Amino acid sequence: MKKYLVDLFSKASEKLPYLKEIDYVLSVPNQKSHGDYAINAAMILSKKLKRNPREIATEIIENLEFDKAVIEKVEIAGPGFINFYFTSSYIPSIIKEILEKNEKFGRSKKYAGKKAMVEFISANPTGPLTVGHGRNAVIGDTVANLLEWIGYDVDREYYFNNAGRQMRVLGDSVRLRYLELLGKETTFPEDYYQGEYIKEIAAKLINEHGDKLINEDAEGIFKQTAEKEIFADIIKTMSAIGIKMKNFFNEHTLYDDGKITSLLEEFKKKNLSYEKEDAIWLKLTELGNEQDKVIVKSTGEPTYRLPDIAYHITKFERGYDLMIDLFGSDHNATYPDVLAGLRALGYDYEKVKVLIHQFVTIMQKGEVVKMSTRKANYITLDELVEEVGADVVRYFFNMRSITSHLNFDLELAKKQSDENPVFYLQYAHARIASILRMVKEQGLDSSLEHLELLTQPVEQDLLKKFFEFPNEVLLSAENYEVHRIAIYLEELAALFHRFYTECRIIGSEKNLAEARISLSIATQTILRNGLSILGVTAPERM
RNA sequence: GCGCCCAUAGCUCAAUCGGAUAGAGCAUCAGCCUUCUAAGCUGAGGGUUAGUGGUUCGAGUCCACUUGGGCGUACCA
Repeated sequence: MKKYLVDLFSKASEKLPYLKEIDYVLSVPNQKSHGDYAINAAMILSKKLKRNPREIATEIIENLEFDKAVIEKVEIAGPGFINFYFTSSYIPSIIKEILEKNEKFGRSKKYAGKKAMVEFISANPTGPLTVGHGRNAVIGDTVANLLEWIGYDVDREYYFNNAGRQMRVLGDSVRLRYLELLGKETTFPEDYYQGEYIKEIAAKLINEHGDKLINEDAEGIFKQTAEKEIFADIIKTMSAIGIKMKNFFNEHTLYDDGKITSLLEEFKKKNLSYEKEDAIWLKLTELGNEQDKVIVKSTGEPTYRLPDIAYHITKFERGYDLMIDLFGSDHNATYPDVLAGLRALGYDYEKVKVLIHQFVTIMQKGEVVKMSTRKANYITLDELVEEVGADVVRYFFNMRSITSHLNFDLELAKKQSDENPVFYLQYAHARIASILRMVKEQGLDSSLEHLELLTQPVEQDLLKKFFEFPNEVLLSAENYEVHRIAIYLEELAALFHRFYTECRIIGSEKNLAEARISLSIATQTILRNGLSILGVTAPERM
């Protein structure tokens, strides 16, 4: 429907050039009495042309060459909206398109040939993934799915750092637990990693090596084993919620390749850095940021900024047209430095899109749980998946705008898992599957012959909803708004449940029954496609 | 202090780049299964969109200020 109108208007703009000069919006009115689609062009033009909007609207309508078999009526309403009403015989034609495209319905080729990378999770291997990482993981994977749906060739990448102070402390934490388990006298510092998993790794080392390691230092086998074990755990957790990375990028390789050194020299050569108090500073103030920042400490070790910039350069070198970085809000101060660095070196930093999602607040027994890997005060993503299942976890993190703080009451999530909206969607899908099994036994089949019989209000509402799906996918993907899909699917499922209650298939006249079967299949197809974007399963039975 | 994000029904959240009468779920109340899955459907109650001012045909949405919250503001990542 929308496409039909867009074509109509672009044709009309040949005769009315002023239509080309404005960004009008075609939208579905939230009031049924305002038609199937409305356009605000006349109101926008009114200011520009200094004419009465209703008068302009009349002129526009006179120049629209529409087919009476498609559009039933056009009217001017309110302050100057033009409302379009489609014919009830045109609307069901969407079913043919859905059945034909099947699992491809909703996909587009708008960005075909472009390469995108989504970098997400990127947690250093110092402990298990927490619920906080879960939000990042799910959103990142879904954004990647969405980009694939609009034509991008997408890579998923995990960036990590297995060097530095954090990791030294990790290794030493394991070492101390190891000694402790062997009955040695030790004191375990408060700011070391307190989690149980450290003890498990230490126990594993005792199993394999007995007490032969008591004189090893923290940086060796302790750190390496810790990293290996923790990563294995992280990958297991990711796969439990259906996430598969194409690539794990180790920060350390940037040093080995000499990329850090050459970047440092380039900054120097371009006079973008200077030395002060034995450290090297980047002239960020000259690049428009608040203050200069250290890129190499007085100890000679780079800060995270240098490798981060070098890392992004590798993304450019790998030829991505779009680079998504997904961070939690605790990183919101770091990315402007990286972007400024890239800009200074002449990279098209607008290809880098930084998404910041707000935190997940965990409520337990009515209190906020402060999450900290160091203090072992966290709920792991694994525990969450075990409690409520992967589908609920994926849906939960996908159903809300990333800018909103997420309030997660654990008790409530467990208790109400049966009432979670994800079941509402899955139930609609399973219900259709069940209907299809049933009608088959009755010897009925789907048919496109008499779609014009779908005239009930709820049938028409459902059909109109179908039209919106491709555009909804496009908008969600271009704006990185995963939650729009969830909301759309809930509305679609609600319409189907209403249809199910009001209209029967078995027992209806044959032509009508077969048209309704087609309607059901089309609904099921969109539900399945939408759920697959969100990474949620579409069950045949519940 | 400064920067980013947020404030919408009792609770958790929506609201199509500024659109027409602000919507869902949960919770509460009242109904609907001898025929395709009741994890469903129908109806009711519930709102000064935190506050004040501004911009315009039109503001939950944009701007300014105020209040209240989250995250930052490192020679940690």
